[in-house]
Amino acid sequence: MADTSQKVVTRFAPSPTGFLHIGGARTALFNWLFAKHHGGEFRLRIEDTDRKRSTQEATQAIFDGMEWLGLTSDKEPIFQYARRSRHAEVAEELLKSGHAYHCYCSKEELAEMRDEARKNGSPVSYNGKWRDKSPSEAPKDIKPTVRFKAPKEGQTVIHDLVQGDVITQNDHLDDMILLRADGSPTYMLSVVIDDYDMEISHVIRGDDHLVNAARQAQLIKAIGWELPAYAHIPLIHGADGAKLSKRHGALGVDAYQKMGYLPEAVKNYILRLGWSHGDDEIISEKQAIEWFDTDGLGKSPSRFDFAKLENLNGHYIRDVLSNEELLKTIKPALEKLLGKEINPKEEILLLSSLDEFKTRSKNINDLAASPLFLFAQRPLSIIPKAEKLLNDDAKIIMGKLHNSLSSLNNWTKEDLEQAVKDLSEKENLKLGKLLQPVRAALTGSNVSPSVFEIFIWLGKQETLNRMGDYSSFE
RNA sequence: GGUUCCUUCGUCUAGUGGUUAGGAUGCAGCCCUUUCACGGCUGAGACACGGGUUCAAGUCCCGUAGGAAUCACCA
Repeated sequence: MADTSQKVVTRFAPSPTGFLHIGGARTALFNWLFAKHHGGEFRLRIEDTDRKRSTQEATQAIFDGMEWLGLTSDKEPIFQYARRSRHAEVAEELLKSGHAYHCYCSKEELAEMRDEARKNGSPVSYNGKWRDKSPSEAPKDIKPTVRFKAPKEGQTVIHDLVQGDVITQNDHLDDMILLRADGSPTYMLSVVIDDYDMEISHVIRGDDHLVNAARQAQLIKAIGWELPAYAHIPLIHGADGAKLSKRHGALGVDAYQKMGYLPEAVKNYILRLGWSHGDDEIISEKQAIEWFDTDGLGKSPSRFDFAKLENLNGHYIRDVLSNEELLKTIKPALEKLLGKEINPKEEILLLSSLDEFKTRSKNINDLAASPLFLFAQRPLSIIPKAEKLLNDDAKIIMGKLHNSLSSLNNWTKEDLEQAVKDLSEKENLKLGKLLQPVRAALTGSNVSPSVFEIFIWLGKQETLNRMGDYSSFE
């Protein structure tokens, strides 16, 4: 259980070098839920200190993704690059207090050290060449980097809320660069300072940062600050168990939106990847806030499974969202397919027919397309599978049904059912045999909601017209 | 290669020394039924392996194997 006697402040700190992928979305969700659960604050920080790789588009994609998921920052987002002078200032202090030093090694020299270290199985790649040299030996024509003078003895322990105590021997960690030769701060320095200045109490992030946590802890101790609490969550892998890549599942959240997944379903799905609350599967946001804590976090990595996401999406479509909400989300797509705006009369029809369509759709793109036949112009085009249903015999029978229905005074479900039943008995035909061709004529497909519902939705005139288009009259 | 982490049905997971190892999803079958869904029921399916500790181990310890992360003047 996390210690939350202090005010809880969490953050999500992505670097704007690409879209907001599903792993990042989960990290953001966990931080957000943890803060909400403890009545604390959730903040967003854009780690854009790498000027070469950071882009405005990526920053916008992150904002958009967060908004789509409903994960809002409680304060204005922080841009790390804007705080670079503060970072440099702390590095200067470290230099003064003897916790940091100038290093004049060239990149080539460093690469050599790495190769050497790897060959010898040495745990550190930088050998500390400039660690104890006196400033008088410094070359005049080279701009130095500033390195952290890391402790050489003892060990650093991270009391991780997920992983337990993670012990790192200090002599396994080399002296990391704090300030680049151009004076810009590196990630290791920036995170530590920003987390402190933002008063972050709990750092929940991917366990790819677990090794970094030890280095950051050393730095924090050298500066003389308190450590935040850490929770390093296992990564999400692709369906084949390998690290998520663009080929399998590492899509931006916008891709999930385009595929027709609801943010509610995506959130519910990723919540259950690496976190659990007993056997609970379907968890509303309200419930998630109430239940979420670090003790429900698992230690093993998980794989992304579209089948389960799809199932959850279907659940949110048919059992959670109201028809009004559903119509609102499918409206843009539907109008685009229709090539026109939906009028109020059509809206009423959609609202009442959505109950039938929503049990048949796993994503909102399918849902948007499913009522299209209601608005189709005659004569309907028929898909091949339905075409087979409209053989000569079927057309004759449909002609008979057409005659019988056209004489109906009341266009109600009861009367329609009675009329269909009467004809099926008279002709000694199974209901399916009689109705499948009708379905084809009315919808152009072999699959649809109940034809009796469709009779009502279409109304008498349109029903008879559509049937008539594919009937033979004797 | 060094370091660190992980390992329960295909997948997500429950499980904290004594359970017929539970749920979800997916899969198969049956029922419902005018098609397809939805819904209901049934079924197959897991403690990576080897040693310990213990009366008793999925649960604790040690190995082995497999997987992952990381080792940048990236974050």
